[in-house]
Amino acid sequence: MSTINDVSRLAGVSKATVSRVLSGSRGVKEASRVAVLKAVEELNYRPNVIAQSLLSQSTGCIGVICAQENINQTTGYLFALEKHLSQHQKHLLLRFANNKAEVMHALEELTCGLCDDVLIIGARFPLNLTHENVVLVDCMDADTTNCIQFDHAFAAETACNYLIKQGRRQIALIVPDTSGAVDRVLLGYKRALENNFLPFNRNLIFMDSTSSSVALQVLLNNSTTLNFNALLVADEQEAQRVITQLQAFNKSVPEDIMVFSLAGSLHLPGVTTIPAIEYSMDAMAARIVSWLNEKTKSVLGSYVLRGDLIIPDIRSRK
Amino acid sequence: MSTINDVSRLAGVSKATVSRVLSGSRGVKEASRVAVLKAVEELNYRPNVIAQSLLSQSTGCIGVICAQENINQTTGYLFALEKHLSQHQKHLLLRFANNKAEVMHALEELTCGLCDDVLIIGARFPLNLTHENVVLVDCMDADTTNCIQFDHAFAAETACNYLIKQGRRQIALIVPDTSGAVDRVLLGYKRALENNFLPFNRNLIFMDSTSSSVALQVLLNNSTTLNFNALLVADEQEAQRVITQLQAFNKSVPEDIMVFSLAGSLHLPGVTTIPAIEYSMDAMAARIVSWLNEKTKSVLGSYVLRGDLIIPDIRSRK
DNA sequence: CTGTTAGCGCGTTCAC
DNA sequence: GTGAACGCGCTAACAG
Repeated sequence: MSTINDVSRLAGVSKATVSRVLSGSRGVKEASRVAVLKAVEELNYRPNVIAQSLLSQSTGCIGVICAQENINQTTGYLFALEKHLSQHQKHLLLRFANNKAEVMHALEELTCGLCDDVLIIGARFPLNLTHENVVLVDCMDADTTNCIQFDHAFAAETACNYLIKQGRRQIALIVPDTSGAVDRVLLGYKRALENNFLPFNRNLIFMDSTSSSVALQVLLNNSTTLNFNALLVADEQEAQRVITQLQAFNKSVPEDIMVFSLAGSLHLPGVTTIPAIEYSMDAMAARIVSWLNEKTKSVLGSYVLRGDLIIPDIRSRK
Repeated sequence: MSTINDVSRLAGVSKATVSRVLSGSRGVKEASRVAVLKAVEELNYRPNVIAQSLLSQSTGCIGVICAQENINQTTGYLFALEKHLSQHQKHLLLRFANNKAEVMHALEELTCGLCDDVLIIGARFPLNLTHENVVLVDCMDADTTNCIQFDHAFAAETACNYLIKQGRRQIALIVPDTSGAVDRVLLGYKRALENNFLPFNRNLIFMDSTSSSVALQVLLNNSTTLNFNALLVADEQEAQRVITQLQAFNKSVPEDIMVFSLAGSLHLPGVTTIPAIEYSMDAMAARIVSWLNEKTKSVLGSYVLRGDLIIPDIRSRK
């Protein structure tokens, strides 16, 4: 790789002039400007970004630590983030981590000058870090600044309102405690019931960290008395799991029981599409990148992103 | 962030001594060694990797350009690659690209000193690049050096042998031309037929770039004369698509027609599991990273990775 | 054992 | 208009 010295030598000018031509480019005699550009072309010279980084004290690299369990959702995040980051001449440095220790380790390795900022995505464990230049996305620590959360209360309320409008008044709720948003979900759930003048039945709610299949089993065992006809679950993976379990119990979906996912639904061929709340990864990525570009990062605060109600198109089931 | 100067000042030694203590650490008086370490601790100093990179002319960053269409498969690659790269103190710089222009653009941005090497994954379009330090993984350009390919002939042959052993002697093949490996697939297909003394029926083969659903339609329309009872498709996404189409035609899978995917199968709840050839992402990633670590990269050559036959466990369908 | 010096490649003064 | 000089943070070579 040729350096600025090679170019300046070939063009017969100084390094400073070369630099001027390539950035700014004003206040340079046309003759030497042309000479520089010709030399650049000939040597296929491109400035070394590392040397530039050393000077500017910023690399344009954004670390992204994925602590997401749901690997499907991860891809959505990455796709949207990469798109927006590269549009702003930034680079995405990818890391996976499954627990706090791994997150901290990754953070250590990324914040030695390599990354300007770091995003932590989908951590379902507490990591009370005071680190600067770290943005938490869909993580447990909601009280922290610099974080983006999903509006789980709104999601649950919207979901219930939809289900109720569909004539489903007995809505079961299975949301494991690990999601870190059970209280918000329950809030939205209750709010929807209140607004529709429906009674709250404690027996329809499962928010322990016990397995969802056990919870569903309990529900099904008491199905004659409970008589539930809708089921709210945390995400699309959970949804597919319970659908399989329901069908094994001769319950048809959505006729007998309408399953609703509070975070995205699978759009794969051969997979039952269900109503769901979906979050715009694009909007989220745009928001994050605009944050990153603002210099006054101390005023980031927190941001709550609302999802959209997505209803499966009947016609698409040929 | 504190620099080496701060440490040297606080420890009362020179920068060089600080550097010696942190790397190598031999030939340093114990007293000053302790002083340096204490200062490092106090200032929470960590060497700036960018400055180190400028000197060593290597950043430890590996660019990964995903040109994969199948987004599901991409996650598998990334997961395995990140694991092996981080184990070798390397960083994964992620990029997505959908066509040659985008790949070249990403390549430009990554090879300005930022990345030591670049991986291009799953490009289904020709990109005859002579670039150094670029490794092609599952790409079209098979003749190039520095590339890893999947053994498609072996996959097809293994698939057919399995199907024949299952009593399926009329094996249809739908592999779009875009996969860039149709000739290899056909080779394996024919080889298996020959070895099992079965006739080759041209009418069962669809390798045009026309849509697979059209191809399947043709097959189904002639199903009385063709009487095929197995179907080989390119990947799991194709597989799910054709399964849906087959079921719409009242063909049951796998009873009437056994569908086989030549590249991975979905292991999602609620999704029909099918027999498939699967490639060990872990083995591939390990191979790539070991290549990257070898200094004599000029002898990389090409490598062909064989997949494993994965048969759905009957017991898993509760 | 340790401090000084040079230089990685670049951008930015500051004189000329 | 332009070139010499300095410094970004660090390490390697050379003196002492």
